[in-house]
Amino acid sequence: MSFQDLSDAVGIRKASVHHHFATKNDMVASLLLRYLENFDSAVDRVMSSKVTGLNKLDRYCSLFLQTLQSGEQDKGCLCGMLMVEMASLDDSSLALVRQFVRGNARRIESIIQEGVEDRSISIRGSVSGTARLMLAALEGSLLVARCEGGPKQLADNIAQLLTLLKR
Amino acid sequence: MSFQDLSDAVGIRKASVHHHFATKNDMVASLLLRYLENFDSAVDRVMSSKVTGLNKLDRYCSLFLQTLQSGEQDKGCLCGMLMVEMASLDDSSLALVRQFVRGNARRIESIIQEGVEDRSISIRGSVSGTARLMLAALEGSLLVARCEGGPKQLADNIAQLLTLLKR
DNA sequence: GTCTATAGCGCGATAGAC
DNA sequence: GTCTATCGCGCTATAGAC
Repeated sequence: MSFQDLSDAVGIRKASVHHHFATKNDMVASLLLRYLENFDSAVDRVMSSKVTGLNKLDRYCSLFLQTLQSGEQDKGCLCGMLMVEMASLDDSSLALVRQFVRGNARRIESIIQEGVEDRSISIRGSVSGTARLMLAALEGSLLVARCEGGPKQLADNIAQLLTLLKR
Repeated sequence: MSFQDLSDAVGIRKASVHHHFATKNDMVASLLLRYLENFDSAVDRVMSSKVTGLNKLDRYCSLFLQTLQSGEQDKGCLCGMLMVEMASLDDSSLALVRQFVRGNARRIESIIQEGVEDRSISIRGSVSGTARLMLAALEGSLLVARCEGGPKQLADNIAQLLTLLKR
């Protein structure tokens, strides 16, 4: 994503984009902030639904599937993509990516905990370890599916992942 | 990775690099080819060891841990990194990345199958589905660990992953 | 096989008019 | 807030001498 890309997308000149985002990092950080807000509120909706923990986890996973299926071409998780370019990321953007990781790990943890309590989920090992693995598996599955297998592959991976946690 | 980077690394001028790799894609494809060869022979060594399937799987996972720990700074899986930049990859490089995915999925499948037969591994769902999830989880764990948690986090994720498959 | 030199491009960023 | 114009940089790639 370059200033030119955004310029083309919104129909104003490249230099005009700098009025809204002074530097590239401002642009990336703003994009990240919006991404995190949107994702967080989607997770909020999942977590406030009145279903079992396992079903919530399923819905949470579907957010990743929706990401891949939305837009005209294969879209990835913004944070997953930026993790690769970590070395060339500014501190503020890096902090937001880390916030995504920590925040989602914690929220998956809550969902799993719920599932353990309502007996829809049974885990091996710790709740937090399972949650962190879950997040990594989702990010990895999205990454791999984008280059081999597509949405169907991602859906299969999610189903397999949930199978491992089903009571 | 640019021609300049390689130039600096090997101590010849940037233009001279073009004598060895005519285009950028040649360079990336050659790098990929060598990476695949090295990784494949490392996997060969794992698969020919005389241990249980679960232990082989553990050793296979350690290859990813070694990747992260080798070199002076956090190194990722070359294929995992390139998956993000898929859109700007040439056909020949893309084919190699896909080959990595398919090949490793198949080899993990063999290991798991062995583990099922020697009763060191117990799976839920299909062997191939479990294998593909495993690969994605490893790629994702490496990706996430590089930006949050480091080698320890990756080791934890691997341990958790193996716990799910232990008999 | 390595070198100097340079072409050509896209990028991030700035200046200044409107 | 958008525009034109331009700077400076790093990149891929090529030409041609040694």
